[in-house]
Amino acid sequence: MPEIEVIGSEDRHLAASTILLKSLGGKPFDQLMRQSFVQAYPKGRLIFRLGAQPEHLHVVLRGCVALTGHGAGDKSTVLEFLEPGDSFVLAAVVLGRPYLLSGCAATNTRILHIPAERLRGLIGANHAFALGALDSLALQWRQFVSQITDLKLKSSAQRLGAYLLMLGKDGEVRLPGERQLVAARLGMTPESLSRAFARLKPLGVLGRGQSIRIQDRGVLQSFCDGQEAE
Amino acid sequence: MPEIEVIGSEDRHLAASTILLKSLGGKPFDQLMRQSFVQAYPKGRLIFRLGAQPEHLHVVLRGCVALTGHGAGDKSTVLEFLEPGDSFVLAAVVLGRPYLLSGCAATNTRILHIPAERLRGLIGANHAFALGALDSLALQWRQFVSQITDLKLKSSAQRLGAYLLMLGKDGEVRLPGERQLVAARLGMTPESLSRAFARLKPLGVLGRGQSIRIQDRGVLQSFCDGQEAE
DNA sequence: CGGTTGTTTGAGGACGTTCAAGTACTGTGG
DNA sequence: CCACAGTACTTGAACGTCCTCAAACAACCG
Repeated sequence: MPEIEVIGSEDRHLAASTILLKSLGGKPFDQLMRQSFVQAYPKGRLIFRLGAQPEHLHVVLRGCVALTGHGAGDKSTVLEFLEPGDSFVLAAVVLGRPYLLSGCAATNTRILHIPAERLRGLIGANHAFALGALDSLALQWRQFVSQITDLKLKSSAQRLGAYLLMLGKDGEVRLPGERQLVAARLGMTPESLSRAFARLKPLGVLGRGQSIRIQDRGVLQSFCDGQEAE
Repeated sequence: MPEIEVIGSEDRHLAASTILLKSLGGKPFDQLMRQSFVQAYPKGRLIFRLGAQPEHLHVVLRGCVALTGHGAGDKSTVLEFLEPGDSFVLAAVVLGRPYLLSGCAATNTRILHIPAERLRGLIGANHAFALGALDSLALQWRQFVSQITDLKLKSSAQRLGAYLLMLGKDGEVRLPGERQLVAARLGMTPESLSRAFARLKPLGVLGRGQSIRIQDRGVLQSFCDGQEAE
């Protein structure tokens, strides 16, 4: 079982800089932290399960979490990776409805757990905080919009390219998780992801494992947006 | 050009019952309505364009609007249909960022236009209203989650079935728009949609044109969730 | 009534999956 | 440090689903 840990000062700093929580002043923030706790999950461990009633809002402090959806049979997929500073299941907490997704540790992680009841109360009581929640949700909303249009309109290689461009600050990109999980995030099998990487190699997408290098963003961009240049 | 119309009492009632606006008290609501206007768009007319800065928040009063995304070349798709009572582009208005989507009248429509500036101000000033906006966005967030999992995990026929089940109160379902648009919403071509309907016919999905009848929801449900029963 | 548009049906092909095998990692215990 | 097992990733071949293209059919609107 994952152990419960104390909230370190590093944790506090990260949490305080979150889109969601930074709108909260010093005092209510401190109070909320006193009611919260940190838990570590090893890679692969389930954090919360689809269908369950939300008891906590989660904030990633370290590592990476995969939001996973389930379908027919034992099939499952990844909706999004969450990195340090991201909060999740906000929609379920706000509405007080069961999760539509599961959360799974994509790497070893430290997760901040904020009691859902407290959080709902705070949203109702603190206007600034409600606005923070609104921003946080609106940003995720837009991410999903991009993902849906990519799924419907782009080929597998184009989706991969667009995803790498989204991740990368400059030329150097780090995949958030293992390739199977990235494949699921992009709506394809690991085999197809491998072939998509192969098709992108001539366009200057190099590297192995988790770290990828994009030689020319412009070339890749035009491949993903425009016609498929051979 | 679409003509500007007065806000009738019927319009007011519908707007007041919206998830977004019902949290607004009588007085601020009246004031907001005085600053808003109604515009009619004929079928096919563009309501707002991707990339533009949001000037209004829209609420569907009559007819149906398709949120459309654009991709490589001249390709485009439908993210969601919006029916009377639905508001849209809330995320763009909240964040003050350009639209990620276009809006297109799927039928003849009447749309309420609320100035974005006013609305942003109201969200900042009125706590209850901010909560309404949060709920509205959280609901759409969950819709998108379902759509993404369906796109990644279900076959075309299963997606159609799940969509029909989502639309339908009881046995009788009305498609929100023409079949090409429904096909785009489901992430397939009109030809594939036609074939998907053909594959669902043995399962008790009957009807022509816009109105569909589902004989047995249970049968259809198990087809969409579980293994593909022939 | 003809013209336009939307829907269906058919044949062929492309993309992605599945299944299977082979290769490269990662971590563990000797 | 190396051998080894277990896992992840790649590569290949066959298959299936969905798309594309083309034509026939139906519906709508002047």
